[in-house]
Amino acid sequence: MNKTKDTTTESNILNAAKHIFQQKGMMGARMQEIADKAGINKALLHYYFRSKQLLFEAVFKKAFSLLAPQLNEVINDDSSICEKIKNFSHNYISFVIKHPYLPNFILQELNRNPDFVQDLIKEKNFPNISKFKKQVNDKVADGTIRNIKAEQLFINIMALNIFPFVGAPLLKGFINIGDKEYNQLIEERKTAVADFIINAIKINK
Amino acid sequence: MNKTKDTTTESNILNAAKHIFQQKGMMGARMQEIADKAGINKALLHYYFRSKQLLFEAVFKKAFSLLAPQLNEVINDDSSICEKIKNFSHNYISFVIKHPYLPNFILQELNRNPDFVQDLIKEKNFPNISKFKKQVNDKVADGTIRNIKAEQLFINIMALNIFPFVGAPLLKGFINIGDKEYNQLIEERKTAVADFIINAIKINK
DNA sequence: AAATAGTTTAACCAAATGGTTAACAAATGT
DNA sequence: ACATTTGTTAACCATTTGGTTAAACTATTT
Repeated sequence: MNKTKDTTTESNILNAAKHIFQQKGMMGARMQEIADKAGINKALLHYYFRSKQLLFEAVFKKAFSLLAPQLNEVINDDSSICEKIKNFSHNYISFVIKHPYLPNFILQELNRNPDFVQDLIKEKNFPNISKFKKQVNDKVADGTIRNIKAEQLFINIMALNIFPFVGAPLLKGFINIGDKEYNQLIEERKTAVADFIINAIKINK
Repeated sequence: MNKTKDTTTESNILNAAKHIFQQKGMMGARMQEIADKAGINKALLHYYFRSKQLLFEAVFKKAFSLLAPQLNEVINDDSSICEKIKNFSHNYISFVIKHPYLPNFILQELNRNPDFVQDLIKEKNFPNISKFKKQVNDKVADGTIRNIKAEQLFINIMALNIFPFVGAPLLKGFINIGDKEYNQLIEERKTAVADFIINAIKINK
């Protein structure tokens, strides 16, 4: 169990950069601020990662690679659709509670530069939903679940799991509650989301 | 029918600024670029709106005021919960198809500066969900709909309607489709979202 | 037509920013 | 011990950026 937390300069930089980039985005981040947070000279950033762009890409890909395999794993195992929905929702929400900036960071930067998705697709472990799609189509055909396009169901699953994090400030305002109460709502969603989805697709016998 | 499209300098600036800010965010936007897009000198931006911050706030509040009343209206009218969900989903998705950058812009900037929500709440027409909340609680109590917290249902409605826009680049990658097919999916969601939600909450008789 | 107020511009400025250089220190190999 | 590579820093540089100024141009008023 290697818990040495990596105190090398390079991982110091990556950690500092992760914080700053996730909080302020690529455009809002300042190299000096990252250097300060890492406790090093600004020139050293360029020594390890030639440019801001390259440092950003390193941070972004690392962040993305934390989320993507998780989705891939659940969506491509051999369990039933209901199990997949339950597992994914629980795992994902638990994970993102510990990394609350992650979804917003990724969505923001992909919106800023949508072409970057093409790069990501090439990486191994990029999620592929074809198995899930077939599974849904089969279950719709044999009448186990309601008639729904696999793509729409997939979008719904992602929306219900991810949006509460990226929309947090807005939702807190609308619902008129503070951080503590909102976190409680999120906690409940670990199971509530799957229940909601399953109710939506299952056929009433 | 006043369709004069407002060709005053001030609204020229606001329009140009809207495009640039929505595409690049507050930090990514450059005053020079906004001036160029508006076809004027950069100094004129400061003549009309003292600073970048103030210009940004003007754009942001205008953008927000396009979305908020819409939500408020539907959520606070006298129709049934199902009607509200149908109306809101259809109206919202139709509207955002015409302004696809809007949701991402607002979410991104609220995440960058969450305290700004407090400002927005003070504005009149800021959405208030208390009526919706009572309505849901009543229907749960009398057994018309499944047991669900009004807040969770509200989050789900928002998530299913908004996320497909802010998550578009990512979802296109996951589903592995192009813009055209994705827009088709969004189009279907004008009705599919409400169906999904209603199935999720209605009791099977 | 002269004065006044409002609008627009070119030129400028100070600060911030990403990036570079050259010197210095610490490890590493021989 | 010495040389060479690797890691680190202070000082510097060119460019960009938000913002200012003073002059010019254009209504509007008197």
